[in-house]
Amino acid sequence: MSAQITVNIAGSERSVPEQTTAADLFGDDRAVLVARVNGELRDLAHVLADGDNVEPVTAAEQDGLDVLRHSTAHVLAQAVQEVNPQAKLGIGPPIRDGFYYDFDVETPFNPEDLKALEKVMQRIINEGQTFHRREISDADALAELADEPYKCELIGLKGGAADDAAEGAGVEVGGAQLTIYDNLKKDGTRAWGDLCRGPHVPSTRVIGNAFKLMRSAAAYWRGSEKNPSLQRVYGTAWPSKDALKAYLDRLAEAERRDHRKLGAELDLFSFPDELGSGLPVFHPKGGIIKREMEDYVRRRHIEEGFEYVGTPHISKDGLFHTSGHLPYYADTMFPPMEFEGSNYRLKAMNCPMHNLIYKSRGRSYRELPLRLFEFGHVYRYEKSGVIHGLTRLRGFAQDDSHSYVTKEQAAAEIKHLLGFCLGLFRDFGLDDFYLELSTRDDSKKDKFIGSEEQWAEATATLEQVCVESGLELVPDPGGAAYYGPKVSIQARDAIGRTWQMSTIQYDFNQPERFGLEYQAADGTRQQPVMIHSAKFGSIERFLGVLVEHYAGAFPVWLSPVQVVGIPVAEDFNDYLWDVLKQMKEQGIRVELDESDDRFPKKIRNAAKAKVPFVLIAGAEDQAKNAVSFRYRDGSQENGVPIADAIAKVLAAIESKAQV
RNA sequence: GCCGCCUUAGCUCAAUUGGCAGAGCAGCCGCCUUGUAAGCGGCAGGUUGCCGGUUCGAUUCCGGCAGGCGGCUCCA
Repeated sequence: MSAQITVNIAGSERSVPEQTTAADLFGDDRAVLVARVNGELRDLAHVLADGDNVEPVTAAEQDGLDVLRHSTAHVLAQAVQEVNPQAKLGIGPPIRDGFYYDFDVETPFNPEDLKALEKVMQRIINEGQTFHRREISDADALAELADEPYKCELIGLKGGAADDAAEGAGVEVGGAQLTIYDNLKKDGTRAWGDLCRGPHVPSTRVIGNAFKLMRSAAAYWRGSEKNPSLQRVYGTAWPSKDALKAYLDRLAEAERRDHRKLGAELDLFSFPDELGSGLPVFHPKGGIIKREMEDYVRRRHIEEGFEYVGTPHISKDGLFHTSGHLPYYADTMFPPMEFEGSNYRLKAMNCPMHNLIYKSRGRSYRELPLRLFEFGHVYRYEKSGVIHGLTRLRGFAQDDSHSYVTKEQAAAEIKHLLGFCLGLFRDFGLDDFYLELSTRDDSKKDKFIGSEEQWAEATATLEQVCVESGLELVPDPGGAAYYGPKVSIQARDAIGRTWQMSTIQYDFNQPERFGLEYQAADGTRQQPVMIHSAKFGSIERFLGVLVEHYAGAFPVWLSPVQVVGIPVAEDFNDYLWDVLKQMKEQGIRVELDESDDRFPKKIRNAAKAKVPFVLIAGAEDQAKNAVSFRYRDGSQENGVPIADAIAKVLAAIESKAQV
């Protein structure tokens, strides 16, 4: 008697009784967490309608994984309120690799609290509580959630504003219809509930034991420092215990590569307290890497038509008023030093000074593109909490260039710069990129200077070049500098993390503010456009990225020590030194381990220092006028004739090879 | 800048309820040493980040500052 409806299941039509739910179709497969009905994610309990297109969704795809993590966040919130009924709920969305949930609690969570909460969560999960969707009117929701001030605030914002409210707020209050998800125990009683758009997994049981609370930290409510600070608990959840373990292993690998740790172990650089936060010193070994990078990058710039210039570290502040930086970036410049009736500022950017070089005499169209380049040391007053190793400093060197071009030349110059940057990264062993195009935010016009037309033209020029590059392009609305749009190159490292490297910016503002001009072929005076570009962004930062990318085991050309000689016994010191001396004469960086340590200890020391070539000599080698190599992976190459050994090392340096 | 946690020898870490601060590695000295990640012995190393408070007594408890870590906000 029951009427039938037709639904389309994962591409094939099927007739099913009315009131059939997605769970009826897929419920037997426990891997199915939710359903996608006509393109929208729905609970498995969702009742299907005639003509619906239904697909099963598992944690194998991102949508399913997000739902799993979102549901785990709910279990966390339930556990928190079970332990502390006074805790007020913020939001709890899935994020990359996990989830978080924000709480307003009297006392912040400590690591023991997290352990205890994990236990409560595991109990809830093992109980197999089920998630039930309940539609509710705004008024009823406000009454039911009277004790949850943050949820009430979200209800007030529901609709278009909610997504702007905070990352993830849309997860709580999505569309027009509010819903509450109740967690029901086996006996049908309500254990807990939360305002939530859903969908959720059918039962807490599917979370299993593949979750972990990672850390707690403060976060501003709705992402604004004007709002109260909530306590955020970060967690992670995966489809299986093995996947969780793989994730934790990845984190451990990232920690192992941490440039701050390796920088100290390999004696590359340090951050002396006496200097102040965010101000590094490079030790001799780090200095070698830094200089190799600089030498190479300087040479490449010159080959690409740039001219190397030099400018001072401080200037009277009028310059930065002319450039427009001071009104916009005074907060991130160090305070002025007053003397001789002027205020001097440490420079936070090099472009104004390059503009002065441009202006130092009349310029002809024949000189354009005019490309000025330097390693410009800039100082920025970064807030104390954001300083981070070599990646966020208060003083650093930019490999900064400014190309002065005619408007017509702009596109070609940007293309030239983009190709140049990508080539440089490849030379340093990074070859996986995408682009990000940062544009003006039209709703915040006071953050930007220049006319609509200028912005439109600049943005179109950049975008055209990006698209032509064929690289993946990610939009970043509102991310532009005040003076113009920019494209940045993001590089993926050896373990898949991305780092922002180069920026290329189209600037029509500063030429105007500085009154830059050139004389055109027809005798008229015209205004050039300037293209800012930093290839590595900052030398220090790029060095930090390389340390992590290579886990401290640099390619030979960048290695501080390229060959370390280890004699099998003291008697072979002279023989080995004779070989090393020949290498040294060819510019190879060599060391001889003449210490009193025994042979195996010397091997160990060289391995810990991650030296690419360990050169060994004993009686067998000497008898054959040869040497032996030991590589970083422990492999060996014995009895190599001396001339071959030298050629081998030279070839590895020349080809920028990793060994 | 905001929130939380942390700071003991050059490094990694100990120190029972507040009662004389200890180990490994590194360093220095000596002995030993012919084949691929730690040979043996000895010596030295500290105003427990800094300043103040409580106490008979503070590495330990409290406050301030500095630096670090994790987030938030920010990132020309």
